[in-house]
Amino acid sequence: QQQQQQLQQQQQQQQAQVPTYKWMQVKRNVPKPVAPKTNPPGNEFVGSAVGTSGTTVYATSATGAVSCLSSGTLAGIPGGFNNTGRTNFTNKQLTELEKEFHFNKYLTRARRIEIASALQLNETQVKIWFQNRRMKQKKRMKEGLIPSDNAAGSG
Amino acid sequence: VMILRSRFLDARRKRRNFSKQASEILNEYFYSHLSNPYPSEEAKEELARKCGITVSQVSNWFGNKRIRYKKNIGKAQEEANLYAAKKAAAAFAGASPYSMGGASQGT
DNA sequence: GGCGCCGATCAATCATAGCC
DNA sequence: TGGCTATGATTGATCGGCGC
Repeated sequence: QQQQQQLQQQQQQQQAQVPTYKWMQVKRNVPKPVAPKTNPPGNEFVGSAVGTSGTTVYATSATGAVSCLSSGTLAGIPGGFNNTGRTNFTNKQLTELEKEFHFNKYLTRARRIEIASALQLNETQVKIWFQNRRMKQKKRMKEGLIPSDNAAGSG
Repeated sequence: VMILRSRFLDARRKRRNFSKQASEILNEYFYSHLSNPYPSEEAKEELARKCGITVSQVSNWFGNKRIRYKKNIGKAQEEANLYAAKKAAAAFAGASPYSMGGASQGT
Protein backbone atom coordinates (compact mmCIF):
# COMPACT_ATOMS: atom_id res chain seq x y z
CA GLN A 1 0.00 0.00 0.00
CA GLN A 2 2.89 2.29 0.66
CA GLN A 3 3.72 2.15 -2.98
CA GLN A 4 0.66 4.21 -3.64
CA GLN A 5 2.10 6.82 -1.41
CA GLN A 6 4.69 7.34 -4.08
CA LEU A 7 2.00 8.39 -6.47
CA GLN A 8 3.12 9.46 -9.82
CA GLN A 9 2.49 13.04 -10.72
CA GLN A 10 2.63 12.38 -14.42
CA GLN A 11 0.75 15.40 -15.54
CA GLN A 12 3.32 17.57 -13.89
CA GLN A 13 3.22 20.75 -15.87
CA GLN A 14 4.70 24.12 -15.27
CA GLN A 15 1.83 24.63 -12.88
CA ALA A 16 3.43 26.83 -10.31
CA GLN A 17 3.76 24.71 -7.14
CA VAL A 18 0.54 22.82 -7.51
CA PRO A 19 1.22 19.62 -9.42
CA THR A 20 -1.52 17.23 -10.43
CA TYR A 21 -1.58 14.22 -8.20
CA LYS A 22 -3.27 10.94 -8.76
CA TRP A 23 -6.14 11.57 -6.40
CA MET A 24 -6.99 14.68 -8.36
CA GLN A 25 -7.52 12.57 -11.42
CA VAL A 26 -9.63 9.99 -9.69
CA LYS A 27 -12.78 9.65 -11.65
CA ARG A 28 -15.55 7.40 -10.53
CA ASN A 29 -17.58 5.50 -13.01
CA VAL A 30 -20.60 7.72 -12.87
CA PRO A 31 -23.76 5.64 -13.00
CA LYS A 32 -25.23 7.06 -16.09
CA PRO A 33 -25.35 10.62 -17.41
CA VAL A 34 -29.02 9.99 -18.05
CA ALA A 35 -30.41 9.24 -21.44
CA PRO A 36 -29.16 11.88 -23.88
CA LYS A 37 -32.37 11.47 -25.77
CA THR A 38 -35.43 13.47 -24.95
CA ASN A 39 -37.90 11.82 -22.66
CA PRO A 40 -41.39 12.81 -23.68
CA PRO A 41 -44.12 12.34 -21.07
CA GLY A 42 -45.75 9.02 -21.45
CA ASN A 43 -43.16 6.33 -20.98
CA GLU A 44 -43.33 5.04 -17.45
CA PHE A 45 -41.70 1.70 -17.81
CA VAL A 46 -39.42 1.52 -14.87
CA GLY A 47 -35.98 -0.01 -14.47
CA SER A 48 -35.74 -3.28 -16.21
CA ALA A 49 -34.11 -6.39 -14.83
CA VAL A 50 -31.12 -5.85 -12.61
CA GLY A 51 -27.79 -6.61 -14.16
CA THR A 52 -27.36 -10.26 -13.39
CA SER A 53 -23.68 -9.79 -13.95
CA GLY A 54 -23.61 -7.29 -11.18
CA THR A 55 -21.17 -4.91 -12.75
CA THR A 56 -23.54 -2.70 -14.65
CA VAL A 57 -26.43 -2.16 -12.41
CA TYR A 58 -28.10 0.29 -14.64
CA ALA A 59 -29.85 -0.62 -17.78
CA THR A 60 -27.26 -1.12 -20.43
CA SER A 61 -29.65 0.46 -22.86
CA ALA A 62 -30.05 4.17 -22.61
CA THR A 63 -33.72 3.65 -23.15
CA GLY A 64 -33.85 1.95 -19.81
CA ALA A 65 -33.78 5.35 -18.19
CA VAL A 66 -36.78 6.56 -16.34
CA SER A 67 -37.70 10.13 -15.81
CA CYS A 68 -40.77 9.88 -13.72
CA LEU A 69 -39.67 12.81 -11.68
CA SER A 70 -40.26 15.10 -14.59
CA SER A 71 -43.92 14.32 -14.30
CA GLY A 72 -43.93 16.00 -10.97
CA THR A 73 -46.28 13.46 -9.49
CA LEU A 74 -44.45 12.28 -6.43
CA ALA A 75 -47.41 10.39 -5.08
CA GLY A 76 -45.95 6.92 -5.30
CA ILE A 77 -43.68 7.09 -8.26
CA PRO A 78 -40.94 4.53 -8.76
CA GLY A 79 -37.31 5.55 -8.64
CA GLY A 80 -37.00 8.83 -10.46
CA PHE A 81 -33.65 9.38 -12.08
CA ASN A 82 -31.98 12.68 -12.10
CA ASN A 83 -30.03 14.18 -14.92
CA THR A 84 -27.00 12.83 -13.11
CA GLY A 85 -28.20 9.27 -12.86
CA ARG A 86 -28.72 9.50 -9.17
CA THR A 87 -31.92 7.79 -8.16
CA ASN A 88 -34.33 9.89 -6.25
CA PHE A 89 -36.17 7.53 -3.96
CA THR A 90 -39.69 8.52 -3.24
CA ASN A 91 -41.04 8.95 0.21
CA LYS A 92 -43.00 5.77 -0.16
CA GLN A 93 -40.01 3.76 -1.22
CA LEU A 94 -37.97 5.09 1.65
CA THR A 95 -40.74 4.35 4.07
CA GLU A 96 -40.99 0.79 2.91
CA LEU A 97 -37.25 0.34 3.03
CA GLU A 98 -37.09 1.75 6.50
CA LYS A 99 -39.82 -0.52 7.68
CA GLU A 100 -37.97 -3.48 6.34
CA PHE A 101 -34.82 -2.24 7.93
CA HIS A 102 -36.46 -2.13 11.30
CA PHE A 103 -37.66 -5.64 10.74
CA ASN A 104 -34.22 -6.93 9.90
CA LYS A 105 -30.99 -5.20 9.08
CA TYR A 106 -30.02 -7.82 6.55
CA LEU A 107 -31.99 -9.04 3.61
CA THR A 108 -32.09 -12.40 1.99
CA ARG A 109 -32.04 -12.84 -1.72
CA ALA A 110 -35.68 -13.74 -1.74
CA ARG A 111 -36.67 -10.85 0.44
CA ARG A 112 -34.61 -8.51 -1.65
CA ILE A 113 -36.40 -9.54 -4.78
CA GLU A 114 -39.74 -9.07 -3.14
CA ILE A 115 -38.96 -5.60 -1.94
CA ALA A 116 -37.36 -4.58 -5.17
CA SER A 117 -40.40 -5.71 -7.02
CA ALA A 118 -42.82 -4.09 -4.64
CA LEU A 119 -40.94 -0.82 -4.74
CA GLN A 120 -40.15 -1.12 -8.40
CA LEU A 121 -36.45 -0.83 -7.76
CA ASN A 122 -33.51 -2.86 -8.85
CA GLU A 123 -32.33 -5.52 -6.47
CA THR A 124 -29.01 -3.78 -6.38
CA GLN A 125 -30.59 -0.53 -5.40
CA VAL A 126 -32.29 -2.18 -2.48
CA LYS A 127 -29.09 -3.89 -1.50
CA ILE A 128 -27.13 -0.69 -1.66
CA TRP A 129 -29.77 1.12 0.30
CA PHE A 130 -29.51 -1.40 3.10
CA GLN A 131 -25.77 -1.23 3.12
CA ASN A 132 -25.79 2.50 3.34
CA ARG A 133 -28.40 2.27 6.02
CA ARG A 134 -26.30 0.01 8.13
CA MET A 135 -23.34 2.29 7.78
CA LYS A 136 -25.50 5.21 8.65
CA GLN A 137 -26.59 3.60 11.82
CA LYS A 138 -23.05 2.80 12.83
CA LYS A 139 -22.09 6.38 12.24
CA ARG A 140 -24.92 7.63 14.34
CA MET A 141 -23.90 5.31 17.11
CA LYS A 142 -20.47 6.84 17.18
CA GLU A 143 -21.97 10.28 17.40
CA GLY A 144 -23.86 9.16 20.43
CA LEU A 145 -27.29 9.13 18.91
CA ILE A 146 -29.84 6.48 19.58
CA PRO A 147 -30.32 4.27 16.54
CA SER A 148 -33.72 3.30 17.83
CA ASP A 149 -36.69 4.83 16.07
CA ASN A 150 -37.76 5.93 19.50
CA ALA A 151 -35.56 8.97 19.60
CA ALA A 152 -36.73 10.94 22.59
CA GLY A 153 -34.81 14.12 22.18
CA SER A 154 -35.69 16.16 25.23
CA GLY A 155 -34.65 19.70 24.73
CA VAL B 1 -42.31 18.02 -3.53
CA MET B 2 -42.17 19.41 -0.05
CA ILE B 3 -42.90 15.94 1.13
CA LEU B 4 -39.53 14.82 -0.06
CA ARG B 5 -37.97 17.96 1.29
CA SER B 6 -39.41 17.67 4.76
CA ARG B 7 -37.88 14.25 4.92
CA PHE B 8 -34.49 15.63 5.73
CA LEU B 9 -35.39 19.07 6.79
CA ASP B 10 -33.83 18.46 10.15
CA ALA B 11 -30.17 17.73 9.79
CA ARG B 12 -28.62 20.05 7.28
CA ARG B 13 -31.11 22.67 8.24
CA LYS B 14 -29.00 24.30 10.85
CA ARG B 15 -25.30 24.35 10.52
CA ARG B 16 -22.48 26.67 11.35
CA ASN B 17 -19.22 27.24 9.66
CA PHE B 18 -16.29 25.91 11.54
CA SER B 19 -14.27 28.40 13.44
CA LYS B 20 -11.50 30.18 11.61
CA GLN B 21 -9.02 28.30 13.69
CA ALA B 22 -10.51 24.96 12.76
CA SER B 23 -10.55 25.80 9.07
CA GLU B 24 -6.96 26.86 9.37
CA ILE B 25 -5.92 23.57 10.90
CA LEU B 26 -7.80 21.57 8.32
CA ASN B 27 -6.39 23.57 5.45
CA GLU B 28 -2.91 23.30 6.81
CA TYR B 29 -3.20 19.56 6.86
CA PHE B 30 -4.83 19.40 3.48
CA TYR B 31 -2.21 21.43 1.68
CA SER B 32 0.67 19.92 3.51
CA HIS B 33 -0.60 16.56 2.33
CA LEU B 34 -1.79 17.68 -1.04
CA SER B 35 -0.14 14.68 -2.59
CA ASN B 36 -2.40 12.42 -0.62
CA PRO B 37 -5.02 14.28 1.42
CA TYR B 38 -6.52 11.17 2.93
CA PRO B 39 -6.01 11.33 6.68
CA SER B 40 -6.21 8.06 8.53
CA GLU B 41 -8.77 7.46 11.19
CA GLU B 42 -6.24 8.43 13.79
CA ALA B 43 -5.31 11.59 11.99
CA LYS B 44 -8.97 12.43 11.68
CA GLU B 45 -9.44 12.01 15.37
CA GLU B 46 -6.48 14.21 16.04
CA LEU B 47 -7.79 16.87 13.70
CA ALA B 48 -11.24 16.56 15.16
CA ARG B 49 -9.86 17.20 18.60
CA LYS B 50 -7.82 20.16 17.53
CA CYS B 51 -10.71 21.66 15.63
CA GLY B 52 -13.29 20.90 18.21
CA ILE B 53 -15.47 19.01 15.78
CA THR B 54 -16.42 15.40 15.24
CA VAL B 55 -14.54 12.87 13.17
CA SER B 56 -17.44 12.71 10.78
CA GLN B 57 -17.20 16.42 10.28
CA VAL B 58 -13.54 16.06 9.52
CA SER B 59 -14.36 13.38 6.97
CA ASN B 60 -17.00 15.59 5.46
CA TRP B 61 -14.62 18.47 5.32
CA PHE B 62 -11.95 16.50 3.50
CA GLY B 63 -14.49 14.96 1.20
CA ASN B 64 -15.82 18.34 0.26
CA LYS B 65 -12.38 19.82 0.06
CA ARG B 66 -11.04 17.19 -2.27
CA ILE B 67 -14.00 17.36 -4.59
CA ARG B 68 -14.11 21.11 -4.65
CA TYR B 69 -10.39 21.31 -5.13
CA LYS B 70 -10.60 19.06 -8.15
CA LYS B 71 -13.33 21.20 -9.54
CA ASN B 72 -11.07 24.15 -9.22
CA ILE B 73 -8.12 22.57 -10.94
CA GLY B 74 -7.46 24.78 -13.88
CA LYS B 75 -8.32 27.80 -11.92
CA ALA B 76 -5.92 29.64 -9.74
CA GLN B 77 -5.61 27.71 -6.55
CA GLU B 78 -4.50 30.62 -4.50
CA GLU B 79 -5.09 28.71 -1.35
CA ALA B 80 -2.58 26.10 -2.37
CA ASN B 81 0.11 28.69 -2.91
CA LEU B 82 -0.91 30.46 0.20
CA TYR B 83 -0.44 27.46 2.40
CA ALA B 84 2.61 26.39 0.46
CA ALA B 85 4.16 29.71 1.31
CA LYS B 86 3.21 29.35 4.91
CA LYS B 87 4.73 25.93 5.00
CA ALA B 88 7.92 27.25 3.52
CA ALA B 89 7.96 30.02 6.06
CA ALA B 90 7.50 27.51 8.81
CA ALA B 91 10.34 25.45 7.41
CA PHE B 92 12.62 28.40 7.77
CA ALA B 93 11.62 28.66 11.36
CA GLY B 94 12.92 25.15 11.76
CA ALA B 95 9.67 23.66 12.92
CA SER B 96 7.13 21.44 11.24
CA PRO B 97 3.76 22.50 12.49
CA TYR B 98 2.05 20.51 9.76
CA SER B 99 3.59 17.16 10.57
CA MET B 100 0.67 15.06 11.58
CA GLY B 101 2.45 11.84 10.81
CA GLY B 102 3.41 10.93 14.33
CA ALA B 103 1.17 11.47 17.29
CA SER B 104 3.09 14.26 18.81
CA GLN B 105 2.51 14.29 22.49
CA GLY B 106 2.98 17.91 23.30
CA THR B 107 3.66 18.50 26.95
C1' DG C 1 -14.91 -17.41 -9.80
C1' DG C 2 -18.81 -14.88 -8.02
C1' DC C 3 -21.57 -12.53 -4.37
C1' DG C 4 -22.58 -9.73 -0.43
C1' DC C 5 -20.73 -6.86 3.15
C1' DC C 6 -17.76 -3.31 5.10
C1' DG C 7 -15.33 1.00 5.23
C1' DA C 8 -14.08 4.85 2.73
C1' DT C 9 -14.99 7.77 -0.85
C1' DC C 10 -17.13 10.03 -4.76
C1' DA C 11 -20.19 13.23 -6.86
C1' DA C 12 -24.26 15.78 -7.04
C1' DT C 13 -27.40 18.31 -4.28
C1' DC C 14 -29.66 20.52 -0.60
C1' DA C 15 -30.12 24.19 2.68
C1' DT C 16 -28.13 27.51 5.37
C1' DA C 17 -24.48 30.75 6.68
C1' DG C 18 -22.15 34.75 5.37
C1' DC C 19 -21.13 38.75 2.65
C1' DC C 20 -22.26 42.92 -0.18
C1' DT D 1 -33.68 43.37 2.21
C1' DG D 2 -32.42 40.62 -1.82
C1' DG D 3 -28.99 38.07 -4.65
C1' DC D 4 -24.80 35.44 -4.89
C1' DT D 5 -21.07 32.56 -3.23
C1' DA D 6 -19.03 29.58 0.24
C1' DT D 7 -19.60 25.77 3.07
C1' DG D 8 -21.30 21.77 5.83
C1' DA D 9 -24.29 17.71 5.60
C1' DT D 10 -26.81 14.17 3.22
C1' DT D 11 -27.03 10.20 0.23
C1' DG D 12 -27.30 7.05 -3.88
C1' DA D 13 -23.80 4.77 -5.96
C1' DT D 14 -18.69 3.19 -6.73
C1' DC D 15 -14.00 1.19 -5.39
C1' DG D 16 -11.02 -2.09 -3.19
C1' DG D 17 -10.48 -5.66 0.12
C1' DC D 18 -12.24 -9.75 2.70
C1' DG D 19 -14.62 -13.97 3.69
C1' DC D 20 -17.66 -17.60 2.34
